[in-house]
Formats: sequence, C-alpha cells, structure tokens
Amino acid sequence: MKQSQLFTKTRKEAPTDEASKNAQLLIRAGYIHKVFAGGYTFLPLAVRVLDNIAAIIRDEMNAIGGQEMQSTALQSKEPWILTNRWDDDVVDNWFKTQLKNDTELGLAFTHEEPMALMMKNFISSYKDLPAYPYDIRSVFRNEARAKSGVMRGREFYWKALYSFSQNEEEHAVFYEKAAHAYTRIFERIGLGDTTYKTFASGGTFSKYSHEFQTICDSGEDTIYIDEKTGIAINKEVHNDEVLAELGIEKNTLIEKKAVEVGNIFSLADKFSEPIGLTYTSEQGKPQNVFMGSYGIGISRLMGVVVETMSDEKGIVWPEEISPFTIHLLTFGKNENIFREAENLYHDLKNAGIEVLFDDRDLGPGQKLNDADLMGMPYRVVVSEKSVENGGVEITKRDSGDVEYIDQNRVVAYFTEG
RNA sequence: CGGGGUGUGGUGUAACGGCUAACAUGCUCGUUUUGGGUACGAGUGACUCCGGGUUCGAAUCCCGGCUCCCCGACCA
Repeated sequence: MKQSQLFTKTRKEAPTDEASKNAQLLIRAGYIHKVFAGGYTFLPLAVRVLDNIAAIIRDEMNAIGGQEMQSTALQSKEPWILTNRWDDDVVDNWFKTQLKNDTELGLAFTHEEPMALMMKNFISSYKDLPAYPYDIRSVFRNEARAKSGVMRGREFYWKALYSFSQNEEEHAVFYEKAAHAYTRIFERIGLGDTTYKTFASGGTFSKYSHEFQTICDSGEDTIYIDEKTGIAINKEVHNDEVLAELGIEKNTLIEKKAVEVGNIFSLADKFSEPIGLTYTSEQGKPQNVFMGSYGIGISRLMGVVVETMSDEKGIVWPEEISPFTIHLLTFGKNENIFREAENLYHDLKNAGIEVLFDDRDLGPGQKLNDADLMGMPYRVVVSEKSVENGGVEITKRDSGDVEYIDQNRVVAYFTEG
C-alpha cells in the first residue's frame, strides 16, 4: 500500500504513560492506540501482524485436525454454574453484564464451559470422536493490574483449541501432536530459538500442563532450562521431586525470565462430567468425554516479538509476520526516479509481494527513520544514489546488509529467494 | 486488591502562591532543502484530570475522587 494513504503516523517520542518497550515502539510506529490500561486498538499495521500470526496458527491447527469456528464473546452463565466457575470468589477476573431483562451474561475469558455445552449437541457416540474445534478471537480478563503493554491486557486476541477425545490414550496422542504443532508455530513466527516447552503446574486438572515460554527480560515468569536436554521447568514446579522425576540435575539448570506465549492442558473430565458431556462407547456404555485445551496469545506474541527482536532504532519484524515484506522508499524531486519507484511498486505488488511504498513528500531522513522504526525486513530504496550504484538498494533490517541490484531483477530477487 | 509514584496544547517538557501558562515537536501556509527527523518566517493549538477547600490571588498548598505507570499479590 501507499504510505501516503495510511492514516496512522509515526512519532518521535513515546507517551510517558507507557513504560514497556513493546507499547512504546508499537505506539510510536503507529501499530496500536491505547484506549485504557490493558486495552489497545489494533491499527491497520498491527492487524496485518496479527493476521500473519493467526495464519500460521490456522495452518498448523488445521494440519492436526483442528476446525475453525467462531464462538460468542458474551456467554450464558448456565455451564459456568455447573462447573462452579461463575462466582467471582472462584474466578475473580470475570467481566459480567446483563440483558434488559436482567439475565446475567459473562464476557468470555475462555471457552471450556460453553464449548463443552455446545458439543453436547454434536457428540453422542464414540463415532463422533475425536473433535477439535478452535477459535481465534478476543477475550476479556478483568486483571487487577494490566501491565507490560500488549503482553498482559484486559482484552486480548488469542487462539483457543479444545480437544474432545474418547479416553486418555486417544487424548495423549493428540496432546503430543498439539505440542509439536506449537513448536512449529513458534519456529515459523521466528521465536524458535528462544521458546521452550516448559513443565508447569497442572492446576486442578492434572499433574502437569505444558507452557511455551519465550525468553524475555521483561517476562513475568521464571523458568529453569536444562540446556543438555532442552527441558525447561516453570518456577512453580521447580522442586526436588519434579527434578527427580524428569531426571534433571539441579545444578545444570539456568534461570531465565520468560513470557508464556502458549499452553496446553489435559482437562480429563473436569468439565465434561459436571456439564454432562458424555458419549456412548463401542460397548454401549456412557462415558465422559476426555477434554484438553490449547491456547496461544496472539496479541501477546506480537508484543514479545517487539520486546525481544527490536533494536535502538525500532522494530525488527521476522519476515513471516511482518505487515509488509518490503518498505519501498524513494528520495528527491526527480520525477523519473519517482516514476521508477512507482513502477517497481506495481511490479512487486503484481508479483504478490506485500510492499509499503513511502510515496510521501518528505526528506530522506524522515523516511529512513520511519522505515527503521516500522521494522519491515527489507528496505528497498530507489534514488539518484541507488541508480549510480547500479539500480536499487536493498537493505536487510536485521543485519543491515546492503546490496545494489538492477531494477529489473528486484522482483526475481524476492520471488526466487 | 495492598504499597509507591504520576497527571500542564496531539506528543515531550517548563513555569517562586503573583503579568496574557513558556519552550520544543506536531499540524497549516510560504520560501528552502532531498541519503539519516534541513533551515527560516507566519499561523494553529490548553476550562493546567475531576470536585471541594485555604488565600486578595492556585498549574503550584490542603482534602476527596479518578487516571495512568511501577513493585507485590493474583493469573482457567
């Protein structure tokens, strides 16, 4: 798209009411707008990032049998009463509201209960299992303290998949598949080297759950990493018993701050039992459905990437989730140069490459600074200088490596790798 | 939810209890400039978070509330 048409703008200074690096950079670069503590509007550039992350997640969820659906943000209280999770004393971060007739509703903070209730309509036989519906949407949590920009908001965008299986054996197979899918997702996003599958508390559901934790100085969690085995343990279950069980030496562990970017839970019949989600087995007997849930914080991931991959000049997006692959810049008043840049813009677009064309009438300093701040992986400059140097200048945002190539070879450069 | 801090044009800052709330940036117009936020000029833009109080006089002091940030607690 043409940058002159983009309604957002960059700014030199970050607002003083933001302390986190991710919020400061995302606001300065025009990705997000703060509405209240823990509530951010996702502007066009951010939507592109979130969509790119979601596309990777969809791809991997579909590959393991997931089926996307769209649940409601407003929830009826019935299933929550059944599982004893409606009371504010039990779950203190509910946002609640009501209909004109005083019927109480909850604003979704997760969907185990409504999903289990809904699946009663579709599951009655072992032939109906397994089933893996998933949902990509915003949810709401009335956090006592929102913090760290988009990394811990009161409204955030996530993916949640719920698995419905016949029994623990069937569940375990999918659980492992989901874990591998998660690993692939974080690799594709560009966080593969810094994200660890981590043993964590199973809560009231099971002995362990698994979290996916990305190393990040501003993270809320502390994890212990065993570099030899690649096993990581959340501080909450870091004790001698667990270490012995996992066969890990205490003194080889490295302590790191990290952010939970995803988690997978075995729920067993914790929800299916009280809600009455059962199926008839091959033997003709009623059985509780064995459930699992699998979350990934999409808007949080956007924050984690900014937090861990930016530099002093601005954001550095991994190519796979960047809003645009190329930031195309042109300098000067030379009309021929501008026309060449515009032609290149159309050629790239026609080749299916996402390109942001800075066609604004601004000095080179402003355009270069904006490009660094906004963080597209490739900066392509068409200018009198670039022509003198052989055509078009291509600079990689992460390494700063520069090369000049003939303008006619640019499309091939990006389509052929 | 406990503790600490904060609040002044869109943004970043300044202003002893005392003149028309100042500067930078942004934005508009003009000239200039085009490889790292170019320079100059003219404009535009503020119930100083809200409500009380003290005072001849409050952005400034006091009380209450709210907001946002930070630490902690919490986090299916």
